[in-house]
Amino acid sequence: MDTSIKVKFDKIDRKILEILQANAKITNAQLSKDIGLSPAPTLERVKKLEQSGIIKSYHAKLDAEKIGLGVSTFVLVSLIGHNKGNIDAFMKEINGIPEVIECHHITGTGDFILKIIAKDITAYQKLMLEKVSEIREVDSMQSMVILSTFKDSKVLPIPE
Amino acid sequence: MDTSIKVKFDKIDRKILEILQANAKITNAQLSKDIGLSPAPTLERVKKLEQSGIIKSYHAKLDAEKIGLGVSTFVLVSLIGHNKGNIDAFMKEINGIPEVIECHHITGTGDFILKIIAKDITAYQKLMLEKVSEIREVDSMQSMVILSTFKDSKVLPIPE
DNA sequence: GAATTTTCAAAATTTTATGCGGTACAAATG
DNA sequence: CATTTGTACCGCATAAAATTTTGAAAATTC
Repeated sequence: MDTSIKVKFDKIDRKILEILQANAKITNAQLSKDIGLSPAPTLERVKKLEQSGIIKSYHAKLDAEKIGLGVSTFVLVSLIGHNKGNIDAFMKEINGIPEVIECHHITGTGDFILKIIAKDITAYQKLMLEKVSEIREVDSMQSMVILSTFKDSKVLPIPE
Repeated sequence: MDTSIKVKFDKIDRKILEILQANAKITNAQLSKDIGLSPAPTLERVKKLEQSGIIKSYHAKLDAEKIGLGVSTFVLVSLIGHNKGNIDAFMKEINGIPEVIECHHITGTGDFILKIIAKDITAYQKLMLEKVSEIREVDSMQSMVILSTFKDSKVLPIPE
């Protein structure tokens, strides 16, 4: 299974991708002006980028504070075993917890790093005690509370 | 300065936010059906959510592999000093590196955690040696390479 | 309980997306 | 070297969607 299917795209496509990453709500007319094409071929290119899977989806970014989410953390998690069964079981549990918004398998001392978001410290503690540490496969955890976020870019640096 | 400006929103607004986080490209007509209102008040609510800053922006999510970005990492960074001047200088440098897509100030042993994305290990190494570790304020760094990502949700769990 | 404000729906208008020839250019072929 | 073939583009026509307007209903306030 090749998960790194490279799809060809040129300079114009790259520009489209940069613009849509930064602002998905731009109209096709404006986008076409920005890249120097007429609307028809512009739209065609966007559709192709969507169909090829280069563009996976479109999302609204919310202000976490304003919707009452005051606590964000990274959590390093070690599992009791590293076999596939354990990892699958862990993943399944994690997928059921909406407060865990990211879960990555990583190298190094910990096995996984999670990004978690909660209302406040109380809610976070409750979540950790009652949900995360209850997962059978979890051995140890180490929390890093985010004090402030200086950069949270939704724009990936597209290589040449 | 109050960074946690709470803005009122009801159950319908919450539903709108959930839908737009998962799929920003939904038409207003479809959104209005999903939430059980007619198009006009639906659009009005969305505009209000945008103006109040609850919805900050809209972004296209790309497939990192397909655009040739094969290596993602988290990096724990310790600074040589923790005074404001140092932190500001560090932030300024970080903002100029597009491969650093996230930068958070955190509690714990490290001072900062970065999320970095690069073409491959070679490009990553070059980036770290020539850009990140060259920043004067950086003391030590610890990289955690992402082997695979199991969850990367763009939907925040909105509290009651 | 009357007045005010807010929320909503329906219809009209404006804006935007989309599909359709037709053309120019480039690479491949005879 | 001419011809073919294919691709990418443009401009226009049409369809779809967003947005505004108007006025009614519901909730809130006094």
